[in-house]
Amino acid sequence: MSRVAGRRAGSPDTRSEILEAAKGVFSEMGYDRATIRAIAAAARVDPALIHHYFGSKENLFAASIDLAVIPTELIRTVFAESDAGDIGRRLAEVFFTIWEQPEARDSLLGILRSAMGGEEQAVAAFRQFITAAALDQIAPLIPFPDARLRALLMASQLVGVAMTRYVVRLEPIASARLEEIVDLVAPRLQSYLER
Amino acid sequence: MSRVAGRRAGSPDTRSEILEAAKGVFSEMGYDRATIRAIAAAARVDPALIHHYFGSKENLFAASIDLAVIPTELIRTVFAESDAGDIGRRLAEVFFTIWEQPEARDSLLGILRSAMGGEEQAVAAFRQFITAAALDQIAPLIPFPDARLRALLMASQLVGVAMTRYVVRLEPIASARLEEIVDLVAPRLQSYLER
DNA sequence: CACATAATTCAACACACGTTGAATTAAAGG
DNA sequence: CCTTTAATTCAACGTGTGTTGAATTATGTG
Repeated sequence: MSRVAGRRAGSPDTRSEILEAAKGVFSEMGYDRATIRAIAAAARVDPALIHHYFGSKENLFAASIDLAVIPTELIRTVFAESDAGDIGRRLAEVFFTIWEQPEARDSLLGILRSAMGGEEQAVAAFRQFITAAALDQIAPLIPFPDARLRALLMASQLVGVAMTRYVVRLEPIASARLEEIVDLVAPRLQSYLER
Repeated sequence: MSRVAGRRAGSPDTRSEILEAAKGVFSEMGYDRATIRAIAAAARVDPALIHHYFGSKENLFAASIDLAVIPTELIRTVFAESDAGDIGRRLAEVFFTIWEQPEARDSLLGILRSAMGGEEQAVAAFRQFITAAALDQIAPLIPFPDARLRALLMASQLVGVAMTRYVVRLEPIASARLEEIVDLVAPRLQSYLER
């Protein structure tokens, strides 16, 4: 609003700016509370332009989160270069390293927040992320008949920390140094693999 | 709707029926997606009656979740009658026992779902619950300088399991027998207290 | 039994939302 | 330089939302 109608001068990548604004707003507010109008305002663009590029709010959300599904590959390489006694630590390091990157954090926060709210795509993305990471990668390494359950409990510990640290921002866990958290969590993850 | 206007015959406790319906709908949909009209329909009542009793959606939500803040007392008694080596197990048992009770589960699900969505009261309730349980009750029992951080990581593990089991319903964790989960989680909680 | 009061529904308002189609301006292509 | 095409805004629609005030019926009280 408040800019003259018609095409803008130069060749700005407005589509990308909208996407970035969307990731920010979705991560802060979750799918339901995030409005197209708020995203448009953040991108300093008319709401109608968002529909011109993305067609619908659902589509925009899908585009905002699909970058976050990359880590599967990352996790695989991590396991390739780790010896068995070190997996708990490596896993924690990789998980939190991803979360500390601002761009990835926005996508992941958006997924977490919206999945809890019941947004279909977010639930699907969450399931897929956990399945690909925990069940496909970790469970095969666990020498117990309840391997899948153990792998999910490991994932639950990590997701739980992400919730308290990044979503609800509970102190002192929100401001703790990352290494401190990794040092404490890693042995518990590792123990799921061993006893 | 579709019932004749005016006061109903007999003396039904409609206020309570509305509250129960509200807890159900809030727990399934979260604060944002739960509409006054849906709650009214579930209670077979006109939407206006909800405002007559509760004044606003915010108030109704507050009334729907404040029953869940009782467990603080429960946790305290549990610790009183446990010896130090058993706290991890007792804690896990109490936590999941509460969650398995349908009435409590509705309130807790509503809080969890809505807190992730950013609903103020839900975030506050979540904070208060964790603070009262983890920080006030558990942290004093931990003989390490980072006691508060450790207590929150214990809570994070439990919350993480609640999310995967009750909110996202991820298999095989959603259908696992409770004892199986407790058997696996308890030792990891306990280890936060000891090493 | 009359009257106040509480419970309940009805109809409607104001608002915010996602979405749409037309109008306007700039860039691209020949 | 002229025409097509893409980018952008404007104004509006339809829908669902929380909320409100008046109307209607039963209960309770003197």
